[in-house]
Amino acid sequence: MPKQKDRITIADVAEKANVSAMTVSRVLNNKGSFSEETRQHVLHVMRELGYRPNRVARSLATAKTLKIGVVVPSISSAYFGEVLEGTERVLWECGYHMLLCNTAVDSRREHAVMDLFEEDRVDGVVVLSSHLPGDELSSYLKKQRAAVVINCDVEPGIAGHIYTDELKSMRMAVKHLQQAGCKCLGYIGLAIETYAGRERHDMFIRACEEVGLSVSSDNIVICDRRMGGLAARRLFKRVPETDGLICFNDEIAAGALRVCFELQRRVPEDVAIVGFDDIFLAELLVPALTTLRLKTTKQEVGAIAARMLLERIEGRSTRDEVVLEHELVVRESAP
Amino acid sequence: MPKQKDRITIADVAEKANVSAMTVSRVLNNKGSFSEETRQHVLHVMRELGYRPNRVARSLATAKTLKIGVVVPSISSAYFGEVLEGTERVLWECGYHMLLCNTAVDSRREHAVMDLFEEDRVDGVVVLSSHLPGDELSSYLKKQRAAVVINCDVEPGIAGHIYTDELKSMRMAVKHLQQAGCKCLGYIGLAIETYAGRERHDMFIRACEEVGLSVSSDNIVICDRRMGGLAARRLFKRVPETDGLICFNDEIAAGALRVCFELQRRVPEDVAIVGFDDIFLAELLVPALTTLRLKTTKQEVGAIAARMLLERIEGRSTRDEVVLEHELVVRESAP
DNA sequence: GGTTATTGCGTTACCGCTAACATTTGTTTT
DNA sequence: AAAACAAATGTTAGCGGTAACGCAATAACC
Repeated sequence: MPKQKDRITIADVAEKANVSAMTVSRVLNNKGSFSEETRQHVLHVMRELGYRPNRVARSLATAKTLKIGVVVPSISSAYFGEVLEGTERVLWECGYHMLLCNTAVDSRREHAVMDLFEEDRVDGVVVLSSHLPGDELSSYLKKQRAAVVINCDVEPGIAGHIYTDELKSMRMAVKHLQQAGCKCLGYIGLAIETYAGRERHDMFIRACEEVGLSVSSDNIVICDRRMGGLAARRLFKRVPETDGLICFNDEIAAGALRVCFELQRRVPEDVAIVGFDDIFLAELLVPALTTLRLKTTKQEVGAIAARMLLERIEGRSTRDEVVLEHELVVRESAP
Repeated sequence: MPKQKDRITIADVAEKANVSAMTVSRVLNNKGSFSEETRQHVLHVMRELGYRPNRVARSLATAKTLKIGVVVPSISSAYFGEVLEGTERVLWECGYHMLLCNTAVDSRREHAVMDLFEEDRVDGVVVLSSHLPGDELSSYLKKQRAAVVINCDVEPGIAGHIYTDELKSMRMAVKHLQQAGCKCLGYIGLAIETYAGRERHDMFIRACEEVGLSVSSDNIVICDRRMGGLAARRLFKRVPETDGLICFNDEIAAGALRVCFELQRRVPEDVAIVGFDDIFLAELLVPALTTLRLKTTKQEVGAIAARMLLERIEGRSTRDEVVLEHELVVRESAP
């Protein structure tokens, strides 16, 4: 076990500068009072010795870590990746660091993460699309100084809450397909353990019923995040007359698009396809993908979450929830 | 400023259990000796009080944080996202947490991150595709207990080093296109401040020369990561006879593919296109993208980096470098 | 000119935990 | 039965900072 490189401490600086450690601390944090002369001198000695304050020690003394725990089901998803960038940027700008945990869609791991964030004494947590039931997640969040969730089920009043109005979004998609002449819709979804997973599933059914399109469980396939193509195949086999397809996200839609090409079902003539998220590649596909895009950019969603969290940490929280809206981006796959 | 929730400390547990704090610590860490009876009792009291050890304090006492700093140019890139998942998984399994910083391709920010990781006293760092010059990056890495870099320029002996043999990869791409009958190749690259950016750029020229294809700066366009389409347009305008295209990565290639569709240049008949990385969506494009894929999966690359780092932290480092190889995945865009 | 602020520092104690050593008790050795 | 040892626990002293308070020296006030 290698010994830690001998680090310069505040005491070393203090000694060399002929002042007390406290004075060095004051200069360092620009807090309290000291003469300009002392300041210059201390700063000079600090540079000379290459001093770097120890944030671990500082955290212990101040009971603040300036660290935020972030939980995400999968970093490599195009959607989460962008949201995370927004979150990280704001946290960084405000002096916070991001402790990131990927749960890999494993709720055991999500449990463990939440426990560990407690031990890490993070100043707050951001949870994206949790797979935990609302009550379990809530009991973890309660233990945190501050929390914000994006598209999660939580009890009210515990955390800042950012979520989408899935009924509204799904209505747009369904109506659009119906107006395009589709008679038989299908839905390819992800696991329904998440808020969006369940909502989109349920709202698809509801929106279809509202406009008089009959759907049964035959019209719905649930798949893993990269198995959109396979799911589409299954759906077409089961319900060959499917002429409109709504996919939980654009990755799945891309898989479906490809399968249509392979099965020689023309898009949009034979099958119209709508995705969710408008990931970067959506408009590059051929045919370009019609999709539901958040009016707020994905990066901005992450940024909003971060700002909400920081407000809560500092006790000047204003909003308790933000409802996001989708807009339909009509492209070639469902004109 | 909200006071921290009053937390149970080891002293609270000790008092209630009628033992010393040290005994609690021993049970907690399963270290040193204590009777089974004591163990049960202490564990029971811990659960009763809902005790969570304070890792900040522990880190200060042990000079180990069990945190790893990870620096990446952009989280939302399909490539980095996957690598990060692999890294995070291994770190997690070994009890480490990941402090993630997105530099957003900004080298000032990269400087700042490296400084902050020092203050955070992370146990090691992983750097992906740094934009810093080799000597600057090296001087940061020297200050760390352990470091691993993926596709970065660094002085030898400072960090574990994972990189790709870009000449070999580029030769495969160029030869493949030549054999497919291409006479005039183009290259669309990213900023050349990174190892891969520079290498792919230089090796494209070199590989073309080797096989007797003439290239000049006219055949090369540098663009931002999401501007592949625009770059392709520029290239076709400048060199209309371009019939083969190599793109720095698959996102750029997707943009080029789309532009070919819009310009009614058939792929692969008029223009053959090769990308890099084999991102998930590559095979879903129409035409499916021919691309250079690492023989090691992206997740595994991240995992290897993590393992290398942990070995170095524990002083049992075996390998100092790992050279990755690409293989050509021939699909429809360049058969 | 004496009293009260203000400025510029230093001292002390503590954040919560663990390393290292000390102590007690029981067990084995010879 | 004394010596040697191991097992189980306690004590002390930090880790590297900062909060809170204390105390001179100077400035401000009436």
